[in-house]
Amino acid sequence: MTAKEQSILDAALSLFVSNGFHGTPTALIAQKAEVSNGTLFHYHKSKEALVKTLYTCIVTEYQEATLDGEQDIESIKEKVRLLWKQSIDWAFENRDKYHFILQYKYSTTKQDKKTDQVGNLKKRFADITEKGIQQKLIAHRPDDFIFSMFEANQYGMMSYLLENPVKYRMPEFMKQAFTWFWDGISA
Amino acid sequence: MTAKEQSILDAALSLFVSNGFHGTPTALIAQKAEVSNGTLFHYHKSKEALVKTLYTCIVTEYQEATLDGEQDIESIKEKVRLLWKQSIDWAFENRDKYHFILQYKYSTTKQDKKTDQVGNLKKRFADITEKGIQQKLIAHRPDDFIFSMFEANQYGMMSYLLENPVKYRMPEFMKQAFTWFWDGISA
DNA sequence: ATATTGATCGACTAATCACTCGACAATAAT
DNA sequence: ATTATTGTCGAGTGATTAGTCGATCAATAT
Repeated sequence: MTAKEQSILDAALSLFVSNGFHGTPTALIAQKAEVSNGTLFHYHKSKEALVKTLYTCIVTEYQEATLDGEQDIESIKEKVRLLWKQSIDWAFENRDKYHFILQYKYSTTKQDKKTDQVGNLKKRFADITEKGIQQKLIAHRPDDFIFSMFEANQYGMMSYLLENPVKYRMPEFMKQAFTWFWDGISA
Repeated sequence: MTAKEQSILDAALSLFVSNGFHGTPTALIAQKAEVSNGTLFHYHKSKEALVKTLYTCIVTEYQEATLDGEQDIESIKEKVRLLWKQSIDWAFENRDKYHFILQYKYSTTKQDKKTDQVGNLKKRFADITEKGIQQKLIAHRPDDFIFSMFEANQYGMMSYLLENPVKYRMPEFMKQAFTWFWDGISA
């Protein structure tokens, strides 16, 4: 990806988060990215395509950050702890991107088959969950229910942490928060 | 509220949920509401104002539905159960409205001091939580953290139930889901 | 009866915006 | 050296749209 290409995505993210998709003219994105109007459309065939590309990039980054290093861990509980921690860390350190994901999720662009980009994380999580259930560590529940609760927990944690950022730096608080989550899904 | 006024709000909700705020021209709202363009602006001084009014109406309805009858119950646990159930029931039965709330929450209309309409429910919930903590029923945690977890749980439940609507009609599943939530916040 | 008020209409406008296009530059391929 | 390809520009355009305006109409008050 060229520097200009990246610069367009950066500008778009920042403007989308503060003004919304439709509140952000492509001309403004180009301007902020220090690129001409035409260049923007050289890289993205439409505004819609730009939004989608941005979403895909961000979700991919999120999933990689969340899954990073999971393979190196044996214990199911520690795997879950890692995913839980990393998903919150990423969202906390990349608020704009996290905000954008939610914004996109609940936006509705005409007849858009929101490609379920979350598939990868969901799949790996399901594997872990299943193994956990076999080992009688995790309660016997549908994979996707547990995954919903995982996402919900991140959602709630973020909503709280953004109001009380200081708590993020309190290991005891964070540790306890995970314990709650784990107790919730464990057998 | 006159019939036309209501009709405008209904049309707006339906169109917003399927096309987004900015994807919905005011002219289309007026058309669907079977009202002239001028009439729409007679009732709402701007599109922005219309969106805000709609949001306020919906959040108020949500809170009233969720809080309904809470005063008549003594037990803290049963109060929480009622709120938990009613908040999910309402969201499940009013998907468009629930979707709109999230859509609005993560939309960003320029320099908009998102008036924290949730205040009422949050306040009553905090009262209950506090009493629960005193009675050693609920774990000793900040009010707003528990409330975040309450909202997060609803978020997760909805995300799961919308994919698996049949589960909503299984009392055992729903009962267990509440138990999970309660175990999570109880002492 | 008359006046006042508010509801309703829909054509109109001024502005905005997504996207195009043709030109030019830089780089790569032959 | 010549051609092809790709990147870059920004002025221009056609379509869209939020919001206005002046005109009726209905209802109520005086």
